[in-house]
Amino acid sequence: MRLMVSDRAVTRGPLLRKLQLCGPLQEADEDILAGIEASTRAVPAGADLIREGDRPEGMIVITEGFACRYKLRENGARQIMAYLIPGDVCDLDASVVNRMDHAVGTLSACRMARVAQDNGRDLLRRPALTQALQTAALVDGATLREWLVNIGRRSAVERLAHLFCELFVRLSAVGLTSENGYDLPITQIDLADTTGMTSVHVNRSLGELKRAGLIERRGKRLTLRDLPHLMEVAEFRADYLHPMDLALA
Amino acid sequence: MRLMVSDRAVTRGPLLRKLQLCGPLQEADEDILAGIEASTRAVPAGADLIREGDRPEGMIVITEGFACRYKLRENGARQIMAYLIPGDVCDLDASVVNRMDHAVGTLSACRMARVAQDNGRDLLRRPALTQALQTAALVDGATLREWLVNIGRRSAVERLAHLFCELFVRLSAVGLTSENGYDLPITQIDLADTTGMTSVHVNRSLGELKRAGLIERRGKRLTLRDLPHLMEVAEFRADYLHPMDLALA
DNA sequence: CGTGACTTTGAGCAGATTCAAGTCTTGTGG
DNA sequence: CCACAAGACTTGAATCTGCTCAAAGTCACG
Repeated sequence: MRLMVSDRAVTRGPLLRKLQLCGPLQEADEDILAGIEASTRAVPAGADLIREGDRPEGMIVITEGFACRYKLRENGARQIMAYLIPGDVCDLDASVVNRMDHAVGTLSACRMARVAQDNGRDLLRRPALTQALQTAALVDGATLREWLVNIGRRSAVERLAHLFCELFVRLSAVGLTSENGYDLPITQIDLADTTGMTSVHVNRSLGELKRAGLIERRGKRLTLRDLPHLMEVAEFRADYLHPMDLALA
Repeated sequence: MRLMVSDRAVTRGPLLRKLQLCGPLQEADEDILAGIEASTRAVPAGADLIREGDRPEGMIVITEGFACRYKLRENGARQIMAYLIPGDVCDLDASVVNRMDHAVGTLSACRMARVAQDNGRDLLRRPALTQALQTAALVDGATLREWLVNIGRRSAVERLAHLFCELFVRLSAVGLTSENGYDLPITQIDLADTTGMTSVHVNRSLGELKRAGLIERRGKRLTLRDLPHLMEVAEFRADYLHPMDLALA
């Protein structure tokens, strides 16, 4: 029995980990989630999962890699509006939405599971799951608001610092950080389209953070050399990311 | 009978008007909404309705004036994250949220109704109302995403143009526009905190729009002198604001 | 080991900010 | 109904942050 629990813990995927933080689940709920994560498919980097104007079908769960919500302007400029990282659920609203006002695409190679419309409805028939998903959506909304502040009222360096802090917290929640760092499998162009800057300026600002001894990047690995100081620079307060703090249990 | 219907139409307030656009309501639903709007109280400009960190109680409906969601940085910089205009409902999530991650305050003198927690739950017991409120929340989310694009990827002039187009559509929906214009009872400082700029730069950019013959402002009244051209400048597509388009009926 | 995508760096420029002063509005009390 | 005060708007000049354009360097992958 002990072993089984331990076994469960070891193999639990990001979706399960994340939703457990969003509310208390029953064992049956957890089995459902584990089932969803069991069958994933690979998607290459730079692929669109949903295009603007589509009618979404069912719900998508990311289990590996980075995806994003984004919009394009006519001149080709892109604004990324959210990162979808392992454990994140996309388009829970599928059942209500007629037409996507934005696209969803991968930033790196990903693994994902699709939950068909009907199975999705089954999920929503389980109160604890519904509650957890709703809480997760609440956190997504709070994150979007924080991004608006980030772009609207912070300097280039501060924006990057804030983003890196946010990702550290989010990735920690699903066990994807180690030793003050994590894999950030995206380009400086992606960072630019996230923070409303140019890739050139992202490059210089990253240089500043590096020279200040706050971060280090080798390959895809990002190390936060001085997290407390980085958080101070970014004026980062993690409250908005904590489901149990934000939402009632 | 005809007269009654007409009477109903004449006196219907912004809340009712807005939610009717968000989904088909029964007569009983409409009576409930009309009841909510019947007793409002006045709030002066610059007052906080909800403070960051508060546990929200019930739900707020704006019936007159402009309010907003906002956050402050430690240095005093403010970022406005949403406008609440007549008919808008604030903190529908009240029943789930433990702690507000942002504040809500008035930009102009307002009239508003508060719906207590319990009465709010009564609302949610009516499926058509729940559905309409959910659709309204969906539009709010889409609007927030559009604002991120606005600040992240549009120039100063484009940002203002886009905001003015958005407000024209939203105010039209509740009958608050006339002759290509509307009352915009907020300061250039508020516009700056909305668009991520300085009030000085807002002033100069407004001048540009005025010189281009696109807008005119006298007192609180804003006139859109050439809406088609303004929409073109802003690359404005109203899709994201149309509930019936965005959400399934 | 070559090719394409990404990163890095430089130089010049443009958009936006800051600071500051002056003007206009608006609301209030006398 | 006027005068005043406070806040909001306008404008100029100097500065700075971030952008554009361009070229060279690096890395990963076939």
